[in-house]
Order: sequence, then structure tokens, then C-alpha cells
Amino acid sequence: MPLPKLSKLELQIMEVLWQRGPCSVREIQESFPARKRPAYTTVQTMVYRLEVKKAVRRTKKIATALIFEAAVSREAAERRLIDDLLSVFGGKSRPIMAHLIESGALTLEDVREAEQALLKIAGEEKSE
Amino acid sequence: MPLPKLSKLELQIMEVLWQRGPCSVREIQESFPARKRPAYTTVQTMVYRLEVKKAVRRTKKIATALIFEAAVSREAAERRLIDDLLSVFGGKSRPIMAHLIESGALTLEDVREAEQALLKIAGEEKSE
DNA sequence: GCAGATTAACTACTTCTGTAGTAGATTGAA
DNA sequence: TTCAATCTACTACAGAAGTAGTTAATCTGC
Repeated sequence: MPLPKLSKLELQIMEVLWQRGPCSVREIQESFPARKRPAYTTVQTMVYRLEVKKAVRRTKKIATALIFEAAVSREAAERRLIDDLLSVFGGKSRPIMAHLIESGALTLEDVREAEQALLKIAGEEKSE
Repeated sequence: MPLPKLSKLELQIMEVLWQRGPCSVREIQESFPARKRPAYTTVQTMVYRLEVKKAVRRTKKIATALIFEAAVSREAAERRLIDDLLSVFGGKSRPIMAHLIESGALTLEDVREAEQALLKIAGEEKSE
């Protein structure tokens, strides 16, 4: 599979790797806000599972600790999430937009930016 | 909990109920496209679980069959999905929009419609 | 060189999801 | 009235996800 499905916790771990670059399990664990910090071995287990899924890879070893880095991009992982959501909505983004608006997360600026992006794409396609 | 999390298959079952109104397990099962139709008892199990989650309720009994109806609205369920997704993106819809565009699911019309909706809301808020 | 700290690797257990079989009750038709 | 079809209700099981303990190897400072 090109891009395996990542769970919520797995994504949070990937997030650390995307933000900070290669990290040890300890560094990943400590970057969780103290209140909701999972046990060291919990993070360790998740990192190993991500490794099996080829979402992270070992790069080197510093003293006793293995250093891991993301093997899939944030873009690709996020894209996967959106595609999954779209499949629930039958590929239509209309209802998604409606909910984003309802929840107050979508601003006029977001929309105008999206419009510009779409216009740009349309223009490029014409000239191909 | 006001709205329990629904899994993919649970959502597909809710979809049948939302579309067709009250149904028996048999009707739900048969409304799945033949190719990917789960066994009768699989649907039955899911419906019972939805019942435990209070997402569906029994309305009546026709002969031997129980008739179930949705106890949560499609709006609420979809809203829950979006909110979960938003939490992954830190509440920002910008990246979500970007991916929708990239995947080709978002059209200019969708965007213009969204813009109108937002303008309308802004107008209403001013006059309150 | 050794002891205490740190880590990797393995194992374990729970909940959720998807999947489905079985047993016993209920119907409806002949 | 009896029997086959249909249902409900219960049970089972595998895989993913979340959580974490244990054991044995490995460092590192003294």
C-alpha cells in the first residue's frame, strides 16, 4: 500500500517528527503536553507500529537510542485523511464546506484564497 | 455523550435509514450494492450496536421483523465527522481546503456558494 | 570494571470494528 | 396443526488501536 491509514495517536507522533525532524522515542514522548502524555512504552509501541507501516524509519543510533524520522510526508498523510472523508460524502465537498462554515472554522479569507487557487489551476489547464 | 462516534460501516447503515426512513435489518442489508453486501447477521450486529449507542431506535414490529429508525440526524453525524477532522488540523480549515482542491473535489461553484453563505452570516450578525 | 540509568524488544491486555455462525422463537401457509 | 422460512438474540473471533509492564542489552560516569 502506498500510504497506510494512520490512527489519531499515530498522526500525533508523525506530527512531532514533521515538526522537529528526526527524534528518539524519548523526545517524541516528551513533546506531548504533560497532561496527556502517554507512557514511554506506549509511544515506543506506536513508533514501532509506524515503522512496520513504513511511515517512519530508523536513521541512526545515538548512544542507546534509535533515531526515527518520518518516511511519509505530512501532505500525503493529510491527503489520505481528506480522501477518506470524501469517500464518506460520496466525493462531494459541498456538504463538507457547509459543515466547516457551520462550525465557524471557515473564514471569508479561506474561501477567497481557495477561489484564487482554483482560478489559477483553471488558467493553467487551459494553457496545456 | 450527545453524539457517539460512528464507524464507517455504521455510517453506511445510518445512510440507509436517513434515505429510506424506518427499515428492517433485511431492508438495510439489501440496500447495499450486491458486490459489497455484508452478511445479514453482520448488518444485524451493527444495527444493534447503533441501538446501544442510541443512534437508532426500534419503532415497531412487522410480523417477526423489528423496524428501526435513525435517532440522530445526518447533520449531527456529519458534523461530528468534520469536527473530528478539524481537531486533527488544529481547528484550521485552510489545509483542508487545500487538499480538497488538490483532490479535485472542490469546484469554483462550491467555493462561490460558500462565499455567499459566509456573507449572509456576516450580514445577519451585524444586524443582531 | 562496574553499577545505576537508559533503551530496545517483547509481551499483554482492553476496546472497537468488521465479520459471521448458531439456537431458539415466531410466522405464515398448506 | 405442523413445518419450513424468517428473525431475533447470543456468541465468537480476528485485526486495529491504545495503553503499558517486563526483561535483557547497552551506556556512562565513577
